Amino acid sequence: MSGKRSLIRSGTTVDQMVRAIGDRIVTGVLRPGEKLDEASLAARFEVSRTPVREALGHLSAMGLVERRPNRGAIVAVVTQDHLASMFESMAELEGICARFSAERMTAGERRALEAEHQASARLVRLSAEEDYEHFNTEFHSRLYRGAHSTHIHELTVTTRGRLAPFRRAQFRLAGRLTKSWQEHDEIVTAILRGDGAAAGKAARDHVSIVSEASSVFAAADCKPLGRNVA
Amino acid sequence: MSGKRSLIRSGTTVDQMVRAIGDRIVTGVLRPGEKLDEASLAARFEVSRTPVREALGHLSAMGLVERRPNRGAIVAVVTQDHLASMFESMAELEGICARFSAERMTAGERRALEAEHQASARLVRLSAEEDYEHFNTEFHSRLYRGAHSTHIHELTVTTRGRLAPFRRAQFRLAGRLTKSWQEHDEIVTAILRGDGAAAGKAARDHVSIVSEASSVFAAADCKPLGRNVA
DNA sequence: CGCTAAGAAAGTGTATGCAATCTCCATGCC
DNA sequence: GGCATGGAGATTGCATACACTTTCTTAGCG
Repeated sequence: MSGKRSLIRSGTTVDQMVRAIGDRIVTGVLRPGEKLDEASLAARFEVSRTPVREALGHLSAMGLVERRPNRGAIVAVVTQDHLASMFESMAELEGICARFSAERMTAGERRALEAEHQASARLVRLSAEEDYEHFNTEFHSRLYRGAHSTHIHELTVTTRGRLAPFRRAQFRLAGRLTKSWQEHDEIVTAILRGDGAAAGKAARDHVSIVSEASSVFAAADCKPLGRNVA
Repeated sequence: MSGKRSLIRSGTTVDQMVRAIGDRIVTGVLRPGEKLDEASLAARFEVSRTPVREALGHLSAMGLVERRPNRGAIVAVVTQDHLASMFESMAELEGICARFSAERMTAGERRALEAEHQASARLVRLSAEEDYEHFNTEFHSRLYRGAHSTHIHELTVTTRGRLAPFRRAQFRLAGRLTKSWQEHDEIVTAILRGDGAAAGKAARDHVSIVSEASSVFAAADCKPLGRNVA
């Protein structure tokens, strides 16, 4: 799109760069290991190198790109091991959030969680994948907030964001919605019981299953990913 | 430029700025909420605004400063709640690392952990606080590495770094060394037994205790944070 | 023919200048 | 007298220019 950049307007130029480059990375337009030339990117988006540099800094902090001093930046190479490690962390973090939620959620939060969860059963029956995905995000967010721990919340949201590119295929799997709901149900039940240990375990298992599905996808998707890194 | 900056040499200018400004924040020279003027900082360190800006970006990603678009940066305000939340996260993360270590450490890693731990007993007897602090860092690093999970390792190291400013006083407390060693001993024993649950609990408790000591200090230190340090 | 080394090209890191935005204060109006 | 509005100063955001580092090429030597 060689058009002027008023089309992408919103926020500062740096934010636009972060989103633009970040999107290209997570969608696979820019492949792992690919060199990110500041001048080229600047020309590509019709801005100067300054905001590009800053954006690369942000992306580096987000773990999407790697920066070597004086040697430029490349799209972060996520090995199968590291990906597994991230899912593992995610499972643990979700487990912690669920456990804390079971112990700390207010009555109102519990009510809302239960209500939303029950409402989502309808989406499952309708196989409304889009809507369920949206609900799913909100469901997990409730768990993160319910933990009443700002830092755990941060860690979890960040990790979840970093995993986003590798989750997009999970709902393609047949029967995923029903299974997901059942797992949610187990978590909710445990939380309402105030059983932290059970909630934690259920949440960990929930992520683990998603992880397996996604890993398969990632493996199939990443392999042909060109000549690994040259 | 007047004076040459070969005096501060080491790494890139940005890294120096990150360290310099970061140090001033964690040592209290720059107080929470204080405005961080780019021009002033640049003048203060005799560099241009560019590396200062980039450094502020890094520090923002590290959570040490907050940045408002077009409105400058301020030293991050860490509330007592958020601090507690960070320690809580740290306890959980350490717990996970210890649990995984118990389950995954290689024979060599276990040997090394045990050996170093036993060696550190000498430092306790000598009350060699400096040396023990150094060993302590290494001890925990072993646990993080022993978890064999790169992302957990990352999360843990990052969180530990963010907490660093609030831990400095912990060893001033009398008898802290002996207590620390005993807690380490419990963790090591559990790991060598391969008892993940026990190792995790011991590690969580270990951090919790440090947390209480540090929180007390933080509370006492932050309030009157007048012009000490200057 | 292979290896070392010097130089050129490319690219990152830093400095400076300009434009846009925000803050604050003063002036005018209600 | 209080509040809104406009403008000047200050500060951030972006662009451009320069310096230093790395790397690839090529010429010279063993």
